[in-house]
Amino acid sequence: MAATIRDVAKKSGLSLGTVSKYINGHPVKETNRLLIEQAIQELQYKPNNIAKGLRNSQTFSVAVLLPMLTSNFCTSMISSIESYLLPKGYTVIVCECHNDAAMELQKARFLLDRMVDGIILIPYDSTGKQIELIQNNHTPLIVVDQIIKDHPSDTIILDNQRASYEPVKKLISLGHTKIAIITGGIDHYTSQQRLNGYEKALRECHLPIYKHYIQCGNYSTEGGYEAMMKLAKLPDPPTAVFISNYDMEIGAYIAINNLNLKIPEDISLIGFDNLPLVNIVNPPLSFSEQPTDEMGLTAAKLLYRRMLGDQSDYPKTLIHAPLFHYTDSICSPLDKERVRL
Amino acid sequence: MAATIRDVAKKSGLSLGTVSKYINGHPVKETNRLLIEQAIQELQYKPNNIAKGLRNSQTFSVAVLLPMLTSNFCTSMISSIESYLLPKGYTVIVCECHNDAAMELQKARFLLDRMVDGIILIPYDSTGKQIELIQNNHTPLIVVDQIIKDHPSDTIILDNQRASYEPVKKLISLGHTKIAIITGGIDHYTSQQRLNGYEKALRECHLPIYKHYIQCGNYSTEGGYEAMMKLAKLPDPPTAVFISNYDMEIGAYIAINNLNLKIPEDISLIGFDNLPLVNIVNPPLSFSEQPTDEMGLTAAKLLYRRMLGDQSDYPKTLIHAPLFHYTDSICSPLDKERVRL
DNA sequence: CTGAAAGCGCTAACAA
DNA sequence: TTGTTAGCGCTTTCAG
Repeated sequence: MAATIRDVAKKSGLSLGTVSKYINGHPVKETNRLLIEQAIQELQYKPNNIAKGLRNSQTFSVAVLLPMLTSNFCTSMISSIESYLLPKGYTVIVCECHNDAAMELQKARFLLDRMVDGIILIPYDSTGKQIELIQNNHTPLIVVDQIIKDHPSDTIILDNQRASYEPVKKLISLGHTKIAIITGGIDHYTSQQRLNGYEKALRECHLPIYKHYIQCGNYSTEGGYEAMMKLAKLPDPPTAVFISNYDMEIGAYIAINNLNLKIPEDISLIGFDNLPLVNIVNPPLSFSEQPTDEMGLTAAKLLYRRMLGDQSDYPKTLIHAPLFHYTDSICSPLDKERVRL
Repeated sequence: MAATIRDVAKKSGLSLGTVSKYINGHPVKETNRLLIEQAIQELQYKPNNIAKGLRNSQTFSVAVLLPMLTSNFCTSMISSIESYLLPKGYTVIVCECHNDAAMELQKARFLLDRMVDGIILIPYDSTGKQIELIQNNHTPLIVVDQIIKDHPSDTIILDNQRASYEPVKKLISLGHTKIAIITGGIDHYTSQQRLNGYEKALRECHLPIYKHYIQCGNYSTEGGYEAMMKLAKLPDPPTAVFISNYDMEIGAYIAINNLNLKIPEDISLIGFDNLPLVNIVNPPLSFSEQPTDEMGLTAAKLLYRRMLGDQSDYPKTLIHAPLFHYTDSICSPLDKERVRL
């Protein structure tokens, strides 16, 4: 079938070893180099990765272990990792744990048995059992999206706190005092951080933090809808809302429409992530942007370095800055009074 | 490091070959079986897939080659394929061609060089070059979502024509005569089929087919928004619209809201796919449902059979039936007149 | 710089 | 049934 290194050796009149050396970048006499290159050309020789892997115990594959493929963050992550690593000869395996800690651990084990060369983990379980398992196996690991307590590792995250702190500050600077937040699950790392940023901003400005202005939308569209409904029906509804992810933002937007509220006159809105909805609606929505592609790329690059054996600065934590886009979806709450007069 | 089959042989006092046979399901004397099982247990032996692969030239990996990870159809596909194939020991590789035919071909070549055991293809290029390449290499292949002309292969598709035909019939039966459709790209297989179904339904009922009632939204949220805007601003706007995918449906829904039109009084709406939006809005939206999970599972099962060497009924085409959900997002156009009187 | 040879972990053909 | 042995395609000593 396919030509082997042996065929190349035969055709070029050299030995197996010499050809192998050439292929692996070791110096070879100029004339021989040409001979080998010609043979490879003629035979259409392609090195067999399986055999190579058996010798070097590597598989030229990396895995992305993640909670759910339905999340935009996860797919965007995979996409940039694949773009970077495939040209380097790596295959990207996707492994979904379906928001189940036991399955996450089991799949981590599976991947280690399959001897993947590296793992990029978007953790579900925050106790860090998966991390221990992988680290005990000495497989290069990059953790993305969360910091897992007591489990140091190379980590890529967003500055989640700033991602909400800045927008809330912005709302306050416009004169808002009744600012609500729609958060993800209370036990979720990013959700917590984004809530922290919200509270920090209010506290800094000596504004009270009201329980009823903090609604959990579980990072889902349905949850965002329900949360917005509750906020709007409060006796003293907020004049501005920050929403901690895109899915909830869609839900909240639909809720606002159904209630016939106007953005920004009735309610100022700042959401999360730069996805289709925010730009097509009128007015376009303000949002904090998580540079997911860049984060994926950073993760892939760091993993690549680790797989090559470069352990410098381990464990390294890279914190990406959010970007902010402010549009006519926010305005001073006074505007409304003016309109009414 | 990890125990090898050799260690198991030593520990159980048997030969390499015997242990190998046991592992591969060949008969072994009962007492020896116990010996081997115990040794495996004690040594925590796990077969090395790389070595196995080198012998059998297989990699225990399958690839999903697809246009874009941002499509819900694609991720849902991957998800069900992974669920079925991972427990069987296969790893699922994802490979994105970014809507680029040349890249699709190049990545197909990469996957073949990496000797994946099978490929599930959601085609981008409809000329079928990728298919030829893969078939010439004798790698098991399942094509999903499209039928590529002159390139017979195992194929899993939705009955796309029926997915639009039935809803349009339904609208006609309610009394609508001004029915529009928002389609994907004109050269796209599923888009074309769904358009066919629309036209067939109208034709059967002797209703005219108007060019201006057929708007292309390119399967994107933005496109759906624009298309709906155009339809609404027509001198004689449609009383009902069928939308051929979910992303465009979100866009169209936002457009309808921005125009202050009411569903279903001003416009009856039937969309596509069972995703969050359709159920949270008020009224919930009617839609054709593509059973993506089931299609993914069917694809994975068929691929598995092919990889095991079962070639029965090749090439097999499996056509999945759409499901229909009708809600209060549609009503008779007469209702509107009544309201106005 | 080159060639010969050993061996990565496993399977399969063959002989016993 | 079981054990022996020859490789799958490649890398890497080690002599030359």
